[in-house]
Amino acid sequence: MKNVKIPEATVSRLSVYSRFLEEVEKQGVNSISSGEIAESIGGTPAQVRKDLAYFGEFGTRGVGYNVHELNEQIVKILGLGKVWRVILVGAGNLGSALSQYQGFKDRGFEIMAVFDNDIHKVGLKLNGIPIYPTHQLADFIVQHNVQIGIIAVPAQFAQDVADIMIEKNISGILNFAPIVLTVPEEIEVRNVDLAVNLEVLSFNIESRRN
Amino acid sequence: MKNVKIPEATVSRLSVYSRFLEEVEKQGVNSISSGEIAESIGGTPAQVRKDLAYFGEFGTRGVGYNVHELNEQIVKILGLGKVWRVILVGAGNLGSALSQYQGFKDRGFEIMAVFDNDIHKVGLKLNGIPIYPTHQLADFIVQHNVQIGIIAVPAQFAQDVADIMIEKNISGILNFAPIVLTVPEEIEVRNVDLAVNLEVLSFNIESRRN
DNA sequence: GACTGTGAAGCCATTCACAGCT
DNA sequence: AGCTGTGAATGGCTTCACAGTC
Repeated sequence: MKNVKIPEATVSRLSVYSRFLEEVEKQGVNSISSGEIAESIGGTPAQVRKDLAYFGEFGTRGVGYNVHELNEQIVKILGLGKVWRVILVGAGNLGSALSQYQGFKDRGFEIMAVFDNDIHKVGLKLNGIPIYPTHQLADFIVQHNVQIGIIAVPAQFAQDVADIMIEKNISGILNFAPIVLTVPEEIEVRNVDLAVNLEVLSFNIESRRN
Repeated sequence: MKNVKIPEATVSRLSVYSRFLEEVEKQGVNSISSGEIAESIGGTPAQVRKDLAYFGEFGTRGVGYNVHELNEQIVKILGLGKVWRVILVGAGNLGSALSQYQGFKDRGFEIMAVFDNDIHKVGLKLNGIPIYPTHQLADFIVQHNVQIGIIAVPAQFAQDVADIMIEKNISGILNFAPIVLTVPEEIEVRNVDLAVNLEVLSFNIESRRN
């Protein structure tokens, strides 16, 4: 692995490549070219090759890439060769949707517990995952050595939840609350902002009508 | 409005600025500087000014920006000064979460109907929004002049749903299915890929341990 | 003095074009 | 001949630095 900074866009695309490779592997395809990958995921062959070249030489000149081996490499690059210990805070509709999202489990993200303050939900299970009261969040993170926390609570509570995760030294946070979290540099945060996405869509549609 | 291409990152940030401005306006703040905005949303003052400068001169030198007026301008830029007619396909957990997401309604995105093939759901309401069978999707788009479609169905059905929307000339699609949709150029698409987000987080956490 | 607006510089990501391998 | 790997060129976004205005 070379020691240069990897563009974030490259990392996102690797994730897409990997999912695509798993699909074609199921279909029995053994070998694939950068052009074929590019066509399927909506990119250019040069970009596919550049993305992969950041991490090594995985292909064979004149031939292409071995589907299985390439995916294995990407999975390793993305840090997916193991189970990530994840917790989810917020058992509302969004939390419920996330808890049963097969795409997480398939890729090694195990949601171990859900936390919520609603006394009617505590003690129940959400898609087989136990729901605990939020005041047990801090202890749970420590005891189970949780690495990733997903925040799916209303905006006004999101920073409080994040603060608990920060205090207990979680490695990363996936935040669905429409708010900018204040988090120390050593903790990785990614925001999924649903409203922003619709608003960008709105802008793009409007600006089409030149 | 100047006739240069606007960076997508700028548009995303405008959406964030707008939400922030609404919040501080509620708190009775009248005037704000680029530095204050930057600090709250995690950016730099120069970037805030540059973003706004693409669209005009909204501030007063030596003073700053009027909170209310600036937000009004941003709302107009983003195309939010009206109601967008939206439909949602997929009444599972994710669809359910999206249908009750207050952030959409607050910003002028009205989900008029939900579509699903599950015969047990059809006829019911999801957070007050009626659920129709998917075979009525095409007609509904035409009759109600729907502008935006949200796809929240499993990956294997997503392209079929998109094809109906495309055929009926929808303006934009917000896609939650983890698949790259094939869509003609004139239709705006934005993808929200939950698995990709977690995988980028995974990569970033791993690459911290230099 | 404070803060905006903006050309210029710097930085980062994508695309090009071709050498190198099979 | 076909396709990868990669330095060089291009294009785009962000940061800098300062003139302009209140």
